[in-house]
Amino acid sequence: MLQRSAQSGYAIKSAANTSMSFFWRASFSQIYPELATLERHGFVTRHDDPRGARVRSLYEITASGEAALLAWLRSANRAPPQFRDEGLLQLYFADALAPEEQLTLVKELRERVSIHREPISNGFGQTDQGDAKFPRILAQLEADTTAYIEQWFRRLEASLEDTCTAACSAGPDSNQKNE
Amino acid sequence: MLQRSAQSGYAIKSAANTSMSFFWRASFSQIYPELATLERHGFVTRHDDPRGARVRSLYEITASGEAALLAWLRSANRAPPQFRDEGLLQLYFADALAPEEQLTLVKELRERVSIHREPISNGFGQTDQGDAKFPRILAQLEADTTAYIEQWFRRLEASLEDTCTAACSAGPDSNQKNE
DNA sequence: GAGCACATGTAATTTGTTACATGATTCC
DNA sequence: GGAATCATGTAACAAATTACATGTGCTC
Repeated sequence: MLQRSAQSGYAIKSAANTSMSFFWRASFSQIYPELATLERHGFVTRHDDPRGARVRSLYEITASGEAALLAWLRSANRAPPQFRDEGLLQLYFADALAPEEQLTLVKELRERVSIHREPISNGFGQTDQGDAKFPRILAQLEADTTAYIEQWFRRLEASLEDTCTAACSAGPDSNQKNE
Repeated sequence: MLQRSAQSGYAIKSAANTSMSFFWRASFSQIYPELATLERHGFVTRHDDPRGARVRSLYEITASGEAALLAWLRSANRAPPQFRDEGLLQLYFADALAPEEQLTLVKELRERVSIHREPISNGFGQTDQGDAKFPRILAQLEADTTAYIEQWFRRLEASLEDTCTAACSAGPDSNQKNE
């Protein structure tokens, strides 16, 4: 993120809260120690840039930091994606619930997805919005998958409302597969 | 899981490895201590059920355990879903790469999704497969979303291959939104 | 002058992974 | 006989969250 513009730890956290939160999260207690570590390793430099009496540290990426960033971008040694969702875990065991309660759960999970579909900002200033292409692509991926899942849940809801005759137990989307 | 059938810690891990891995993961070092804790709290009972000389502990859910399970299934106090994907994080910063490298990354990420689309088993025995409806629904959700994301990446790949003229920078799916 | 956003960190705790250990059974 | 699967745990480590602490600047 420092490669795009020099920033404070607070600004990094703000960006992580908004544009990146779909696929990566970070807290202050991760960011500040990490910036200190990066500085020790020479990947970033820090200098004071107070706003009035309020202290502020601006960090900038170094040449060695840029090299490390590019090496990471090119490496295929990624950690496998992790997805963890207590709501889906509940749904997995929803056979133990009465049909009305099952429907309530599905409705709640669907609404939760809609709430997640808020206006997306890219976490950088207006000036950076134009030249960075991939943050916008990722925002689109989030919007599209979220919309898809919402529709999926809508169909599941409808199929559960039909008190489930013989054919409807395999999930709502099985009849419109793309192959 | 014990509510569906009495099981060993190992069997729970096997199920978690397959059918549930899309939205929840657990390791032996979480499962075994947790079973002990549940037993201390009276939610499950343990009895020895060796296979030959090989020791095995079978756990069964108690009435109090069933009550706790139902209370959890009905509670809306779920932890917010967490998604963490180093691949998407790389893509987010892919503006720093050359166009050919960007395309390579997108290809790798798309292929990774396909690999994930393996035949799905529900993690329970054949006998339980029939009566449990929601595990099948969740498996369908996984298959459908995975297929959707794969197609999304395919379109992104195509749009990046077109050397990106003016209009193609907002993501490949923006022209077929559902609203 | 109240409330919110900006700003920075540490400490404690919780959670999760990886490595370490061991051994029996079953199937090819 | 060898490999894969079944089976159970502990210890060490790594990662992440939550709580704790503090204070300024800006806007309504």
